[in-house]
Amino acid sequence: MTSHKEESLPSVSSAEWEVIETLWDNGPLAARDVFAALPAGHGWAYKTVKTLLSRLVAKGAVDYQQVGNSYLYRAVYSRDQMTHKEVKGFVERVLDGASLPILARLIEREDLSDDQIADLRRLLAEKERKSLGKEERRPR
Amino acid sequence: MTSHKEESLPSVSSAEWEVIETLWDNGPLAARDVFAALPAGHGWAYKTVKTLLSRLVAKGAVDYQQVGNSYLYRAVYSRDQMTHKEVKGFVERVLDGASLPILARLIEREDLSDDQIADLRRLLAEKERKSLGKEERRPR
DNA sequence: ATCTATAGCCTACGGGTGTAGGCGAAGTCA
DNA sequence: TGACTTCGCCTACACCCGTAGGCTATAGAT
Repeated sequence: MTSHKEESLPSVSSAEWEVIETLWDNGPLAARDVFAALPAGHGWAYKTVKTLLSRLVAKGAVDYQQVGNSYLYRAVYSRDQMTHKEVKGFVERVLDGASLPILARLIEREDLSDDQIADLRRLLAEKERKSLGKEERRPR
Repeated sequence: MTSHKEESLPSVSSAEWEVIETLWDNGPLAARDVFAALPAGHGWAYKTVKTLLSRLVAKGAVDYQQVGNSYLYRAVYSRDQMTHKEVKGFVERVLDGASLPILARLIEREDLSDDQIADLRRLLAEKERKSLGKEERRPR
């Protein structure tokens, strides 16, 4: 239950997102270690990663703590917070508020354990109970 | 049931998306009518809309038919196709690490009609049927 | 005390995007 | 048959983004 009311989380580009993911996955890291931790294969130069880190800092998505002559970079917001912001924006921008398509796609495509499936079904059942009777129609 | 196998649909920016939406919603339109049909309040100049239409044409997302001295613009791909592509890209870009929390949050917080809820439950039920017995654990 | 590898800082450059303006051709009204 | 209006085409410009390189200070190695 992360609190509601996160309004202006910084918005990060997609390369930046890859970088900040390494921080979410590995905790605070020096630039060099971020570089090392990135999934090999994207082919970025170290300098590129540095630039991305700096931009993330400039945007307030990442901060750092000086350790010796270098920085330990750390994600300011949780993955959950940032992801939710992105999802919300996406749902509004592309899906016109209709979250059904993305939900359906996620359900179809994700590996979900039986437990997880059960949890989601429980959530849906509860929601249905609470909402019986409201109709919502979007054109075409 | 949109067919699978749409690979390289053009990718449109978010302003462009708003424009092409008016074409999906209203069928082929002249630039002027696109402008008029846009939800009032975004504050674009007519020229801006023209630019966006031209860019959409350049990208192959929109084409036109000349009628008199002006064009009737028309979306080349269906909303469904384009939306699908966007959802796919988004899910890959942002949600690859942590889709479960997002699923849960979306289900809890979004408005879903009863029909939609039923659809999702159906999807989950089917998935559960297919996956019974496999255990899949993803880290954190 | 020097030298060198590395850190962070600042700069770059080409393409995309938001947001238009200018211009010449063509249709419309008087 | 002019005077406007409107079209589409081309251009602009600042900012973001992907993708780095150069410069300078400093931490370690010798």
